[in-house]
Amino acid sequence: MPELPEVETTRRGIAPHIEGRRVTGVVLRRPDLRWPIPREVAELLPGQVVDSVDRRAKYLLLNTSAGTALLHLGMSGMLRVLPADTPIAKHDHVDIAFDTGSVLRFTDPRRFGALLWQMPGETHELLEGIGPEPLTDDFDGERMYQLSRGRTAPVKTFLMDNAVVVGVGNIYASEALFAAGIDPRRAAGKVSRERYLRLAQEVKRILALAINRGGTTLRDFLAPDGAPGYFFQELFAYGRAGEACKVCGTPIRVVTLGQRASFYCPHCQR
DNA sequence: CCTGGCCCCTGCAAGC
DNA sequence: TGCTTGCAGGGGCCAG
Repeated sequence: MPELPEVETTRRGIAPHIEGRRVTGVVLRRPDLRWPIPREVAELLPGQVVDSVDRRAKYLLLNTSAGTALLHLGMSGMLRVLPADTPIAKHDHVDIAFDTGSVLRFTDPRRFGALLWQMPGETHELLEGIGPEPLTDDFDGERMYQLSRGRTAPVKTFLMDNAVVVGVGNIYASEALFAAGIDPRRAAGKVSRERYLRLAQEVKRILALAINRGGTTLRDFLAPDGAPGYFFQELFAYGRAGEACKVCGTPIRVVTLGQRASFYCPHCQR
């Protein structure tokens, strides 16, 4: 489900309800999601005030003085702030209750999501060594160009590599390459500096625009307030196989790259 | 080091 | 209608 814009939309949705609020209890309805849920979540989080809700890559970080809860939504995860007495539904795996009478409820049918813990001053090993945030100046086309030299993997796979830049998933990789006019199958090492400069610009523009639209709802993504993401209407490539390119009318094609469906216009992208 | 493939899991839609 | 198959927004891990 969620790429960076959807995770950021989720962050903005939950933050006003839980920042500055005290956790009164944690309910784990199963001991694991993708990984076992560390004991610190149940032992240290209750009683803490959530000082801030941050995002790093596709992780949400609930910061407290005792440590940070890391939440990842995987493919199908969803977070909502609900009244504490809201009935439990299937796949409602975790509740974090607050002194406001609300609970932050984590729902995730496929359980590719995660709930982890990071002690104060530490960086979780999964966050070590990952690339820059795409919407900061640490990410630019020059970086992509330098890292890509000699690489034979498709440029789309390269763009989705978390060591290169974080947060760009399957939808926005296709969209950014469309906007930059680059064929997703092209070897990363054979894309020019000039084209990487353009690609980085488009990544930034598209992610910012998608956040502005509340993300992309393909089937089930809803923001914590229940709103769908409206960027779906602005997709040029993703999910449009066989449909006419919105720019030139050529049918959009789909090809599998890195075990992921990749959509492109054979006329606009070279 | 880099690359491609596999796997985790459930739900849904399409095809027979 | 019901069964089977394939696919889905992520990403860690492994062998080559």
